[in-house]
Amino acid sequence: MIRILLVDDHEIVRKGLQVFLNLQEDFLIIGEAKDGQEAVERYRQQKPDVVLLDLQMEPVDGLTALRQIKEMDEQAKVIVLTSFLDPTHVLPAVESGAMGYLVKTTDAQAIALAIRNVVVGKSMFDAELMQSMAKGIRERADLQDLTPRELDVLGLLAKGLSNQEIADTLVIGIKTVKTHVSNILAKLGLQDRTQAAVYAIEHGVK
Amino acid sequence: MIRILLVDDHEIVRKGLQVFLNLQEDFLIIGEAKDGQEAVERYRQQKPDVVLLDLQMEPVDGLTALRQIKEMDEQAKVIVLTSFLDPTHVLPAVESGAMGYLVKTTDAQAIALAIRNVVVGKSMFDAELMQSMAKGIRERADLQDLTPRELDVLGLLAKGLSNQEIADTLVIGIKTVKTHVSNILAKLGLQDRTQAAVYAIEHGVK
DNA sequence: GCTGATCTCCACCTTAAGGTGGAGATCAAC
DNA sequence: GTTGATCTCCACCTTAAGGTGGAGATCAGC
Repeated sequence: MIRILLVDDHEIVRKGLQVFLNLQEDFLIIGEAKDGQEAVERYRQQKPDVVLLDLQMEPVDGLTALRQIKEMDEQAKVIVLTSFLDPTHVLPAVESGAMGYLVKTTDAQAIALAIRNVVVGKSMFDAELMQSMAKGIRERADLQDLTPRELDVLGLLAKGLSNQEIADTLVIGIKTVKTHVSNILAKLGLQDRTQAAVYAIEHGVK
Repeated sequence: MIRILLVDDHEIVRKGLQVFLNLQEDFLIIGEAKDGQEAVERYRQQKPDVVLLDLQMEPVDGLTALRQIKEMDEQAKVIVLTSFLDPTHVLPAVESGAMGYLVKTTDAQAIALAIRNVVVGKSMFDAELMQSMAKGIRERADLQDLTPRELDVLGLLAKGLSNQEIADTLVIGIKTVKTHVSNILAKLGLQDRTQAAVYAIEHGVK
């Protein structure tokens, strides 16, 4: 039997998964959790074979839970099951050790298949996902060209601050800020700060 | 019997709702749909008493479906059941005639209650929702101060276009664009175009 | 010790942005 | 027919933004 832990903040989704997965003879739902903290506790207590994990939860989100579970048990097999297909959400999850990543529109058969694969050590990633990944990695590469300080500046810029305000916030000179902004624009291949702000928001720079 | 149509692009969610709602003796699920177009067709064929409608769907979204259903049947009783709590999604739904608006974290009992209320003509809105509405209406008011043309300009501005590029796109003079931008900033109480871009993105201006 | 990356700051310059204060045209509403 | 809103355009001005081409300091890695 494959022992499964369900983690999702929507009761409806948990019940839906229950019904579906229980139809499989070799699956056993051993627990449910409705946020990240609960998920980590249940994992510790019950050591499931697989965790189906949503990302968007309150107060502790799925990514945090994933990292804590992995810290506790290097071998933990976690499948992320979420609505977000964008690289901003996918990449951190994969980097944190998710063995699978499925979107919620996936049908039940595919979810069952993913669970069986992950249990025997094979990763399972959504097909659509792979397409968006190529683009995502490329865009991500641009962001990684930025130095920590440039990311600071970009984050403030994306909140609508002027160069002077950024300088005051970071306690540096406005000339320095201008240098950083120029470098950011050059590295990202953008023309002005408005484009940089749009870029930053779309890529989740904080 | 209360005859119900379920509309959600997630098979899991539909099954979860099925299980839950079927436990209620006076409920009957008469159909499912996985996008807006299907929803409208099923509504036409089956005339359910209540529609439980998700917003985020491909290719035809829930809002479009809601409007088409309302056009077809003024008396249609539709409950929006979604993950989005922000005014950007809520207000258009309410304006389009949704009789209820629930977030997916709502437990099954509350959903059942909402369905019963809506059937007899009482609106049901999420409690959390009401709190965010006050703020939402205020922010929305700002956006509604903008003329259609100003919204055009704001949308392009939020894509990172310069005044000259906006002028070329709209086939007007750059002076005119500057006038519009100045008016936008004044109406929204912002200092510069970068803040306007951030504002536009956060408020879903397209 | 040297090299490369990073962070800081500077001067000089050009240009885009934005404020102020207009004006004419259109069009719907009263 | 007048009024108000909207869209269009203009001149004039100030300032913020951004490019170019520097420079010194620090620090990690070889």
